Amino acid sequence: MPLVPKRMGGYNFRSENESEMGDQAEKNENEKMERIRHSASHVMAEVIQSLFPEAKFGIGPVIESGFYYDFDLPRTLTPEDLPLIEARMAEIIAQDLPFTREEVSKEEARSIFAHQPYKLELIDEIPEELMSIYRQGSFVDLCRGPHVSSTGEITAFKLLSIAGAYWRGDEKRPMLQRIYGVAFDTQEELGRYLEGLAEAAKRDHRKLGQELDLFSFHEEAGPGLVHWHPKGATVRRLIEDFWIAEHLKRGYEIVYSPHIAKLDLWKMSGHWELYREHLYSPMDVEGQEYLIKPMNCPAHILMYKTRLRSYRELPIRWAELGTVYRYERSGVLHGLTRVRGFTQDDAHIFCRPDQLEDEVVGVLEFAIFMMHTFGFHEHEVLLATRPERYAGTIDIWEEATETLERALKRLALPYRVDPGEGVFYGPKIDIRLRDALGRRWQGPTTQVDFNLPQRFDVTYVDSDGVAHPVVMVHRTVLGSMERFFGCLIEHFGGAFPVWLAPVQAMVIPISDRHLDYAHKVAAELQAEGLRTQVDVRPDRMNLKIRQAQLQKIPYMLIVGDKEVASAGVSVRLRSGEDLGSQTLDTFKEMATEAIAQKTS
RNA sequence: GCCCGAGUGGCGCAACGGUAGCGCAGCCGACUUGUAAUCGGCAGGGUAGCGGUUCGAAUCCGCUCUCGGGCUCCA
Repeated sequence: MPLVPKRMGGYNFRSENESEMGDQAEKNENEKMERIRHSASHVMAEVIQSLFPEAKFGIGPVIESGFYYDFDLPRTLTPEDLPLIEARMAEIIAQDLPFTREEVSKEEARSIFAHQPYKLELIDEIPEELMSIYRQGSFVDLCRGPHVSSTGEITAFKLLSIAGAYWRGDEKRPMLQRIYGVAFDTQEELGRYLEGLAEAAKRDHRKLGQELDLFSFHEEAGPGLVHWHPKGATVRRLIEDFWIAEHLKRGYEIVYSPHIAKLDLWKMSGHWELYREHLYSPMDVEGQEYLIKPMNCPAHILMYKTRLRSYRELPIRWAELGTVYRYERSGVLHGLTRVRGFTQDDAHIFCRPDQLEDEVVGVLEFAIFMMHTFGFHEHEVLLATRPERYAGTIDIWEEATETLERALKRLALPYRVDPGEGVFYGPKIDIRLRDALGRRWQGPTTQVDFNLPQRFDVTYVDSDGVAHPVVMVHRTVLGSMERFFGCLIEHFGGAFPVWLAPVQAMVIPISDRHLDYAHKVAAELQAEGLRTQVDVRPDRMNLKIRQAQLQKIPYMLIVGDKEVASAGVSVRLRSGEDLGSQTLDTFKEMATEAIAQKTS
């Protein structure tokens, strides 16, 4: 279940006035920005045309915060080209050239773009006979518009990066060179956006993972395989303990399943056929082919089928922190958010059709509870409906989709329909989070499955004594431990709330003669379950504070002569706030309260 | 997988055809300090790997691996 930040340029840092704007004002503002961005893209294309008269043009649309344009060029661009292109764009903007719109027939368009194969392809796909073109300066482009009235209205822009991109996103077609840029109404907004990028870079979980000693990857072990260091593992264990406890509260049972299974099982499930590109090659075990598991569901189904199941025992909710391995193409791996081995916080619910709605409601409530607990307070909900390729009948799809909608309505959850975005085996509800920087991540998902129950003949005996197909729901409330951890690191910028902090308190003795007392304090706190360490190095207090601060340890407990005398600690928070000396009991109370409340 | 860029001591960087340097961390020593870096010393790599060009290669070329930004895909 995806939990990936939107692409570059997709970072959507909230502008200060965003929440105060009315809907209409916001809409106008968005339209204006789109015009500016789209126009900037045309100006960039004009520069490219002047630099490379033989350039072939792809498309140059608006994206979140900016724009891009795809070009087929005689040579590859380098990052050094960007400032030059920017400078030329600035010249065109300074000339304040008007954008003019014309309507032309298909035939005229074909002759205007006679040497532009990509444009010709687009023209051929436009159903209408008339289409619009826009000109500015020496540049003309096939374009629906709208644009700003003249180039001078493009006030603040910056080119960010160059990337390869297949024509129409199809890897069988030529790869074009794409330039990404951002544009805003004012320099201030552009500045704020760039600051946002810098802030995001500081919070990058890959960087923090190294600085905070949380996890690593190894060339020797292979890409996309996470090694959890003690501190990262501590956070993970705390999340998992909490996860298990909350599942038990909600009537789930915890199961475990093996990491490999015979190839035949994966043929039976359909994964071998439909999911092949993500599977690792079979391994030979005494002449039998085995596969390392990409999913947990078949195992849960086998366990379900060990005996007849009565309608009375449904719903059955089986949860597993199941580690799976999926082949991902080397180019798509990304830190913790896209890996080749990961642990899903998986669960499968087997229920009767009449129970589906309640189960979905339960899952959604659970998912939202988890998100809130981990500090994510904004989310959007998407209902993904039947795709082109699907299992089952249209009737079951409609019924299930309606059930999902009823569940959403019962919870009064605002949602959007995402047409055709369901999985082939059933409709689903995805929840997207917004993190501390306003970036959207894909979070929990709930999927109805018509395929597996049928393939494995998963049934229950109803009150009529007859076997009926069970309804199966796959769901996660976090996604995967790896991806969720990555998201969490970025959300908190590494400063985990106290209950999750790998080290909760660092005792800092001012001089060596305070060491004994420091150890006594630490022992007492450890006895209370607080993860406490003593910085015993013969270094200055200031250095120890600095390092504890950089490690984002919630509490720094400075102990010197005063504290020894008063049996207390001087508490400094990672915010920089100095709470001064207090008794150890007072501190313990404060810390246990923060842990219980799961606050920072 | 594809396009572009990059791999230099544990980490962050410099040297960019002419004996690989700096800071942090580490080790040793001195200092024993009141809320974000005490001082001094020592040690540590032959430049991701393999092959080539050259009198000479971190520097140029080729292949491989890994990482970054994208395309595509996804938990």
